[in-house]
Amino acid sequence: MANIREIAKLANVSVSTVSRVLNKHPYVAEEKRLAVMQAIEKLDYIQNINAVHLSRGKTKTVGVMLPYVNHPYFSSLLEGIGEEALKHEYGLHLFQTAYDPDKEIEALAKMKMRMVDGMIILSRKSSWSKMEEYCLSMPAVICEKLDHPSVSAVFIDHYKAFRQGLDHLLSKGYRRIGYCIARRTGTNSNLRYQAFSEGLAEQNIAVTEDWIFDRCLGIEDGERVARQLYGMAERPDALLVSSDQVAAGIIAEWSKLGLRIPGDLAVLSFDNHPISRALQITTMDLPVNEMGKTAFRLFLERLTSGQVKQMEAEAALIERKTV
Amino acid sequence: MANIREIAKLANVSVSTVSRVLNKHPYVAEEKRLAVMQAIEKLDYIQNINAVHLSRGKTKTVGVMLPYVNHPYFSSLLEGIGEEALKHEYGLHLFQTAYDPDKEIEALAKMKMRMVDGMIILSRKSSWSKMEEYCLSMPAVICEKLDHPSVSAVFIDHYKAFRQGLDHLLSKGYRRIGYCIARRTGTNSNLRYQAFSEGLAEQNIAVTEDWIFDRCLGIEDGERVARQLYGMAERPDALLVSSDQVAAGIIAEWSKLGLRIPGDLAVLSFDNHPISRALQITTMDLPVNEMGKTAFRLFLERLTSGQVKQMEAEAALIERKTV
DNA sequence: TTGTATGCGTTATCAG
DNA sequence: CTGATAACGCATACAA
Repeated sequence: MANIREIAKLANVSVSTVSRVLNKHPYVAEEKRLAVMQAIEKLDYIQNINAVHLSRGKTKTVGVMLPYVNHPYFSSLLEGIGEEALKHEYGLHLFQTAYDPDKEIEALAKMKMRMVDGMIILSRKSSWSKMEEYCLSMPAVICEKLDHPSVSAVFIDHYKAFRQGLDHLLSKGYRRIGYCIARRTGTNSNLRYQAFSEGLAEQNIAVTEDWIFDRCLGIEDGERVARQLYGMAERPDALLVSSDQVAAGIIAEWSKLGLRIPGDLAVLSFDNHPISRALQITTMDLPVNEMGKTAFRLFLERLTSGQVKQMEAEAALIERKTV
Repeated sequence: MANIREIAKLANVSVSTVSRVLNKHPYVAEEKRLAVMQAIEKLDYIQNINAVHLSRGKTKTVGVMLPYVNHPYFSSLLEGIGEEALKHEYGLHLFQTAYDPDKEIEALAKMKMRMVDGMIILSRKSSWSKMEEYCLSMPAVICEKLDHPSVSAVFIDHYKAFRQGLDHLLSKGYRRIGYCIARRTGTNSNLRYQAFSEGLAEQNIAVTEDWIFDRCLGIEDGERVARQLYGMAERPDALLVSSDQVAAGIIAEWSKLGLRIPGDLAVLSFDNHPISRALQITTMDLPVNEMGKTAFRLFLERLTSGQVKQMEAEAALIERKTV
């Protein structure tokens, strides 16, 4: 494997000159540039990027920490980040954690070894206190409402969004309301519970804990919920569902059971992914791809100008046929 | 930023000793090991992974080239690769290309700079002749039926799978058959066309080019196809659809138009993603997550023992209600 | 079991 | 415009 020194020798110039043509510096004689190019060609020279990283002290790479990639919410976010990163000639290093706190910390530790120039955290399970030291060691962007003076964030206000969904159900006359969510814990989950209970309280309605379903991630979880619901003596008349996928599962299974939507059960979900339009699901639009792009831009801004920003992305109700 | 030398000085040992404890070598006195650990603690030392990469000549990272991540087929594949990579303590560097040949070549070039120890190619647009030199420069795995003596592969035999789907439609009496596919070109697309035309030829049925729809990737494309179909004077009575997502879009739109499945149109798709079960779509199961895991294992095997393997993954018909 | 010296392949500074 | 040389931070062969 030829290196810069051999190129220099063959081209009869110094290594600095070779480095200069490699990096397209100005001020190098056309004649020498050509000689270098020829030597590169002749020796099949390929730059060793690891040496560049070491020498420069940066990698032009951003690390992305996320639980799963096989989920429309995360893959849309990731797609947005990827598009923007590519545009700015940044690489993408993936850290998939499956919400395992140990893996999360391992990922953060790897990144701290200068493997990346900064990080974007899509979702997490670990407590912020355990993560903080890592997030402060480099530019960090997080996709949740985290109010920290040196961590940028782009987020949906899930209190507001959930409340908006709930209020829509209430305005349509539904009173026996439950919801489906991915996890019990986590910033966003807490916010949603709060929105839910406060919204009901204002109407003097008590929360029915049995109508709160967790571990709802994909279509199959929706199917499970529908069957659970079916077996209940006291059923809700409406459900907020934190993901279109889950809503699709509920609706599919529900109609197999011979029940009607929204007659027997109204469903309002979140994401506005294509599946919700296909199935005519009333949903809250979440601009996820755009959030991904914003996340990358925030990272870049933080890296180059040091600026920290918190940006809220707006959710919007899309009325269709399930409420 | 403390480095190994400062640690050595503070701990009163040599840099080699520090390196040894860092790498958990045997044969280092417990006493010195402790001294080193303390120094590390005291100076907040973090290893610089880029220096390690340069020195070792490898990165414990695999590069994954793919067009999109926001698509169940690719994200499942990616998820499988990620799980297996994590298990073997390998990192994952993503190269998203959007099927742009220039970006594909750029990605391959980056990888060749020793950014990764090997690559896994999920799908591509570039011709093999343009990619070959890169794929031979390091262990490479490709997810298609590519018969090359030094490139490992894991693939569905799309000729066989498509043919199996087609034969099922034929056996059920359908004769006016069309299909939906992502792209016109590419190894897999060609294989499918071949399976399609040969399968029909055996029954003395001519191919109707108007019933072949390309650029079908997501639900929205399925909706588009359904509307196109609706406006046709001569309609097919059955459709092979290369992705469950697209099938879901077709079925959703089709029923909005007041037509029946399979009465007015039979649909047989591919993937067996959760959406197909929810909508009771007859589909060919493709073990995509498992293929991802296999892809990583093949990469590792190639890296450590030099072995090249071609592995076929089997598709299987899942009969439900749309045929 | 430990230390010395050298290599890994670039970039960057500074003098010319 | 060009070249010599010192970083960058770590791993490792070899000697002790």
